[in-house]
Amino acid sequence: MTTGLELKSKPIPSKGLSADEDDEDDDIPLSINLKKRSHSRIASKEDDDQDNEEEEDDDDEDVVLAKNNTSSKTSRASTRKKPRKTRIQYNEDEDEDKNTNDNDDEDYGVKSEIDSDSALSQGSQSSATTVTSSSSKPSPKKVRKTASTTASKSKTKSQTKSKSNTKVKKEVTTTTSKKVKKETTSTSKKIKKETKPKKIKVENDSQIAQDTEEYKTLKVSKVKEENIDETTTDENDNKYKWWEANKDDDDTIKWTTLSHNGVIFPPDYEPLPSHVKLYYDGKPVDLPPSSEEVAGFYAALLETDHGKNPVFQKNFFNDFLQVLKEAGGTRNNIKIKKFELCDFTKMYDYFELKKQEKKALSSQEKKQIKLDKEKFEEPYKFCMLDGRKEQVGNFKIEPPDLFRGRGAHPKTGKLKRRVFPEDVVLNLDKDSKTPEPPEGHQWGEIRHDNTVQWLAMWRENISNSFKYVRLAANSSLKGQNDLKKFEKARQLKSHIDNIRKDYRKNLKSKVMLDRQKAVAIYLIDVFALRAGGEKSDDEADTVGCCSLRYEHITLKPPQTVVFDFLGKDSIRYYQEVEVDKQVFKDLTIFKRPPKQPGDQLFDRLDPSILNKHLQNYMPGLTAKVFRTYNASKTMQDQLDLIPNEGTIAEKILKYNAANRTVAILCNHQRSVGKNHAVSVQKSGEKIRELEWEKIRLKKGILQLEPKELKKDKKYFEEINDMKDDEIQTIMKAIIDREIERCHKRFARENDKKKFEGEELLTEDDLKEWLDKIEEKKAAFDKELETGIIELKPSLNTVEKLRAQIEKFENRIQTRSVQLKDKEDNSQVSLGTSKLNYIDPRLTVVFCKKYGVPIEKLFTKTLRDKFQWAIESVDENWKF
DNA sequence: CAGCGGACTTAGGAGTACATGC
DNA sequence: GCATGTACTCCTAAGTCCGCTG
Repeated sequence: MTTGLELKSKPIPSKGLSADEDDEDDDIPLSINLKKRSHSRIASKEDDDQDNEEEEDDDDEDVVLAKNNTSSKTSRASTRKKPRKTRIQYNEDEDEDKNTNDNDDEDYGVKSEIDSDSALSQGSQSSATTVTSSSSKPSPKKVRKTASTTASKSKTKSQTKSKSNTKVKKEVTTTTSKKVKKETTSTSKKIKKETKPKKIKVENDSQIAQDTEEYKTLKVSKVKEENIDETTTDENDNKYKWWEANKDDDDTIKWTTLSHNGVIFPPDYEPLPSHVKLYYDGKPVDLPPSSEEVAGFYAALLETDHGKNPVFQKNFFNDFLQVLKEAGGTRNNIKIKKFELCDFTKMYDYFELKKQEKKALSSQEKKQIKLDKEKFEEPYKFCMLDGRKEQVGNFKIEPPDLFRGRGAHPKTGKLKRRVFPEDVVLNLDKDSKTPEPPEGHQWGEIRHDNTVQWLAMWRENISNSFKYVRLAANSSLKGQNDLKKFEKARQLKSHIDNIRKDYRKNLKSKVMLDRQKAVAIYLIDVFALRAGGEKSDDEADTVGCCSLRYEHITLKPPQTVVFDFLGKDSIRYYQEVEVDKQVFKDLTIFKRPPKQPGDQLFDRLDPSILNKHLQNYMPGLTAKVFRTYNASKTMQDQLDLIPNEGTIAEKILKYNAANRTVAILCNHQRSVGKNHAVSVQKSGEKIRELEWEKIRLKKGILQLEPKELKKDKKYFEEINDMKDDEIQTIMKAIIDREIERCHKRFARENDKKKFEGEELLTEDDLKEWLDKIEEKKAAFDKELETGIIELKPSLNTVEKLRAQIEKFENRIQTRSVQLKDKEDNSQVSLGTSKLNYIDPRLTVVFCKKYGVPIEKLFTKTLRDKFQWAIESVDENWKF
C-alpha cells in the first residue's frame, strides 16, 4: 500500500522552514512527509543487517569497482560516449586527453577516478596521486564558488563550458591556455546565435504534416463539428465540452482551423513634458525621445530593489548610452559619462505624480476608462479555433522595459527592446484572413503551422529566445494538456512501486552511472526536486537535482543531509532531512575528494539521461511527473485525513492546511510582505488585550463572589499571569489608540461638514470627546492602583460574567488561529500548487463530499480553467 | 547522437480589485 | 464610508523536455 497515509499520521517536526515550530504538527511541514516517506519507502526492516554489511564493503567497494572497471570493456564504452557535463566535466579517460591536459588535470584530476567508466569511483587511492600532484594550482571551481562578481563567474564558467564541447576541446589540444579556450567558445557561441532559425523549414514541415495527416484531420474535424452541434444547442460556442467529446489521440495536430485578429502593440512612446528632465551633474539634459524613454524606465524603478542593484544599474546604463549614441547624443550637448552623476529624481517624481492623479480620478472616470479599454481589447481577446470561440491568453505584445531578471541574473537591467509588427510571426490557418498589421507596418511572417498551439510569436532580445501568444488557461487545448498531465501522473501510480524498488536496489549498483541515477531519482521522488538542466553563464546560477554541486549539500552523519541551494527563480531550497542510509553513503561517495566545491555531484547525469531511463518504466515518464504525482498524492492523503465535520470555515482551513503541505513539499515560497512583521505584532498585541479583558472579568467574578475561587481553582489560575506593567502597557495602548481615533474622526467629520457647508465642530467638541477618554484613563489608573475592577452595571452576576468570558475566549481562539495561519502562510505560496500540481478533481471531490461550495476553494479563474474537472468528476473519484 | 532550438509548463512579484474592520 | 489588509489577476521570467540537425 501507499506509504503516504502512515506518514501523515505520525508527523515529524520539520527542521527546515520553521526551526522553532517543532512541536506544531498540524500542518505537517514538508520534511515530515519526506522523512517519513523516506523511511517507509526505502528503509526496510533489514535495514540494520544491510547497514552492517554495507559498512564493511563500503570502504573497499571502490576498489572492487575499480577492478571491475578495468576489466569491463562494455561499460567503459557505454559511458565514454557521454562527456556532457559542463561545469565539472571530468576529462575523458582517453589517452589523447591525458596527454594534452596537464594543466586541466589539476582541477579535473578527479576525472581519472570518477569518470573512468561505469565503475563507480574506482580506487580512490590511485587517483589520489593525480590529485596531490596537481593540487598546486587553484582550481577555477574554487573561484567559482566564492566569486560573486560576474566577471570571475563568467570566466570560470566559460572555461568549463568549453570542456563540454568536444570539438572545441580537440582544437585546443596543444594548449591548455584558458584564454584560447575561452575565445574559441565565445566565437562558436556567437556564430550559433547569429544563425537564423529556419523558418522556411518549419513551414515545410508543417506543410508535410498537414498533408500526411489530412485524412485523419478531416475525420477529426467532422467528429468535432458534430460535437459542436450537440453542445451548442444548450450552451454557446464557448462552452464546448471537450472532455465529453471523443478522444482525439493524435496530439501532433493541434487544430484544423484557426483565425484571430492579431495582437495588441503597446502604445508609442510619449515624450515627457518639457519641464521633466534627467539631470546630469546638476544640469538638465535634453534627451531624444528614444533615450528619454529608456531613462524613464530606470527612473520608474529608482526606489525599488532593481533600481538599487549595481548590476541592474550597470546594464541599464550601458544600454542607455547605446540608445543615446544611436540617436546622436543629447540635444543640448551634454556628454553623459557616469551613472553616478545622473539624477533621475525629477522623472521619478513626475511618475509618482501621474500615479497619484490616476488614483484620484473619480470612480466614474475610472469606470469609463476601464470600459473603453475593454472595448478596445475585445477583438483580440478571442480567436476561432476549429470553429469555436476560444479565449486568447496574452494577446498583448510585451512593452519595452528594462529586463527584470530574478536572483543574481547577469543581464538584469538590460533594455528589452520594443517589438514591432515586423518582428512578429503570426500563425493561423491558410484560409483565414490575415489580420491587418498596424498602419504603416508589415507582419514579420505569416505561418500556417497546425502542429503548434501559438497564435503569434516574436524573438526577444535578452536571451534571444521566443515569446509566444497562446490560448488562455480555460481553452480546450490547455485543458486537454492539463488533463493529460494529471492522467500521466496517475498512471505513475502503477509503476511507482517498481521504480522505487529498482532505485533502492541500484543505490548499491556497482555501476557509477546507475548509482547516480538511483540517488537522483530518490531525491526527485522523495524531496520533489526538479530535474535540473544545465544553464549557461549568462543566466542566474540556479540548480535542480542533476545540476547540484558539491557545495549544495552538507552531510551530517549518520544520515542527515542539509540541502542549501538556489532553485528555480533563485528561490532558496533549504532542508535538513534524514535520508536513507545507503543514499547517505552514496552522497558521501559522490562528494569524495578530489571533488570539491564547484564540482557536480552527479557528474555523469543530466536530465536527458535520467528521463531516458525513466521512459523504460512508463512511456512519457519524466522527472517532472514525479512532482505532479507526489503533489497530488500528498493532497489526496491529506484530504483523506480530514473528518467530515464542523463548519464550512473549518473545513476550508483544513483544506488549506493540506494545500500547504503540498506547497511546502514543492518549496513554493513567496516573499513576506513588508508590513507582515508589523501586522503580526499588532495581532499579537490585540490578542493580549483580549486576554487582559478576560482576566479582568475573572477578577470581577471573584470580587462579586470570592467563594468561586475554591470551586474552580484552575479557572482562575491565569489571573496572575499578567503583570502590572504589561497591564499598564495594554491600557496605554488602548488610550493612545482612542485618542488618535478621536482626532481622526474630528478631522474627517469636519472635512465632510466643510464640503457640505454645515457648521463645523469646535475645539470644544473635540475636548469633550477627549475628556471622556481621560475619564477612562483615570478609571484605568485607579483600577491598576487599587486592584478593584469596576464592571459594567449589566455584568452583575457570576453567570453573566462567565458568559462574557466565554465570548472573549472564543474571540481569542479565532484570533490566535488566524494569527497562526497568517504566520504559517507568510512564506508559503499556496497558489502555485493549486494551479499546477494538485489534480483539480481532488478539490472538486472534496467540495462535493464535504458540502463546501467550490467557489470557496477555486477562484473564478481557477473554475474556468478547471471546468473540465468540475463537470466531469463524481464524488468517488480518487487520484 | 550531442547539442541546441523550439514549444510548452511552472513560477513569484507587481498591480489591482475586493473584503473587512472600525 | 473609509482605510487598510488580503485575494485575485496579470505579467513575464524561468524552468522542462522533445525532436531536429550538423
